[in-house]
Amino acid sequence: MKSSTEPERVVQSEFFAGVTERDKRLILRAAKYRKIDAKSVLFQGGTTALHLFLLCSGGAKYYRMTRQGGELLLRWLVPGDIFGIGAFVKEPVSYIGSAQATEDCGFYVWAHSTLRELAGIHPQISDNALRITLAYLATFIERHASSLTITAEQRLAHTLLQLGHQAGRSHSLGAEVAITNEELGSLADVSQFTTCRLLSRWKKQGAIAKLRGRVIIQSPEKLLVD
Amino acid sequence: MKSSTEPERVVQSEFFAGVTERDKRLILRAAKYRKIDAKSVLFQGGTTALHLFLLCSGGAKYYRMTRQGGELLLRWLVPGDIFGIGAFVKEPVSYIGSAQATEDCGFYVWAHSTLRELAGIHPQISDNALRITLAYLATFIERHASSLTITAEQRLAHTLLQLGHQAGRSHSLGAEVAITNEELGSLADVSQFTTCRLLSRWKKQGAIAKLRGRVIIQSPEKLLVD
DNA sequence: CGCATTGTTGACAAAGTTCAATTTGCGTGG
DNA sequence: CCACGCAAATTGAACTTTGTCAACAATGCG
Repeated sequence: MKSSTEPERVVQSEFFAGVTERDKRLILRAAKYRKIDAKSVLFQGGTTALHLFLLCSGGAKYYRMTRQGGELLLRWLVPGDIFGIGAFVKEPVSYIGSAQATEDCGFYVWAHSTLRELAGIHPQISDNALRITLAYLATFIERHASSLTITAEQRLAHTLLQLGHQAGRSHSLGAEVAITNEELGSLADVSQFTTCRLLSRWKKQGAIAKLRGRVIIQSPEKLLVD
Repeated sequence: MKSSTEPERVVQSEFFAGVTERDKRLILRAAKYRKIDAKSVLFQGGTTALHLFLLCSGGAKYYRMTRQGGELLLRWLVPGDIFGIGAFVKEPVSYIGSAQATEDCGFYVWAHSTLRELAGIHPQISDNALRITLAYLATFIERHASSLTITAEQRLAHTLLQLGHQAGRSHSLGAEVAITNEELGSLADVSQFTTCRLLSRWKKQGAIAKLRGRVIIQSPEKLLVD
């Protein structure tokens, strides 16, 4: 398990791929640094994307409301992730989803106009934005395909393992992920009830440990069923 | 129903949004024009994206193979659509899916290196590529959400109506879409059997007419159930 | 300590999928 | 031009994985 620190994840962000250290500093200096509390909403889906965000510390969820009032999680944001990519284009489009902090967060923000200037000077970041968006698209297509072809159990296991990699904090017993059953289930497209049942079984088998609002992955190999 | 001709759809492509007529011509001149027969495969998903395509005439499908050997349709490509957007980034990534002509096609192709030069000269097309990719992402997220929240019938109706708009050819009885039940079902995430049953019902109700390999939408309003 | 949030469990329902068997339509080649 | 053969469409019946609902328990924050 590669356990990089949060500041490391920021400078190693895909957003800065191929950018010199000097330019990174210039780009970051053009941003504003902000802190928000857990549960704060950064923006609502459907509103105009006027800002690009780079998460530095903490965690957030990217989600959409369903017609029935539930929330469908689109992505579990971790330090180094950018979101609000719609702010990159000349005529801003809408945010696709809403973003809400799941923990206290620190992040950089660029306003649309600032970003356009930067993109003119450092075309590489435009390139990176497109590459990241394509990766988001590929991830989502994979997720959709999974929901049609594999079982709830396989999906949940994959999702949990991936979260362990991305968002896992090192812990004496394994990788700890701060997420509720319901959120985890939503990310895997599994109901909270099925999620609960599967987690219980894995706990009984010693693969994971459960605390309220967090999962500790003890034996990842026990989750691989493929 | 806006029934634009195929050449119109090409020059009005989102890919050229905000580009002067003069520059459009320069960009198109840098491409090669190619023709292929129905059923030809343009590229396979997973291979390196070395070319960007702009469909001019005919039709194609963008799809992924599932582990079980079926094909999951990702998008029904129509004249004016670009695909192979991975060829836009500096270090090319993989095609997310495969593309296959469903009819005889004409299209423009740009090689990666050519495209990079053009993007340097006309930054607007990079911007357009990002905007289009974001739109693809939004569409896909919407589709995924639909598959979790609305019924097969509603999904199929939406998909069919949208296809009528995008890919509908004017016909004495209504808009004609050249697609099989199985393909239509795959686009809506509905099995071919359910698709067949729903289409039969709609036919009985006079909403559509069916021919082998094509659907004619006679009364779109009869499909709106919301 | 109290209360909201999160988690747990069982019984039940149902929308679609799957499978198998046919039928129909259409291009093609003799 | 007709007959052949494949691809597409049809239909019925049985099945099954998950989701839904309701009621309750436990956790931990303030």
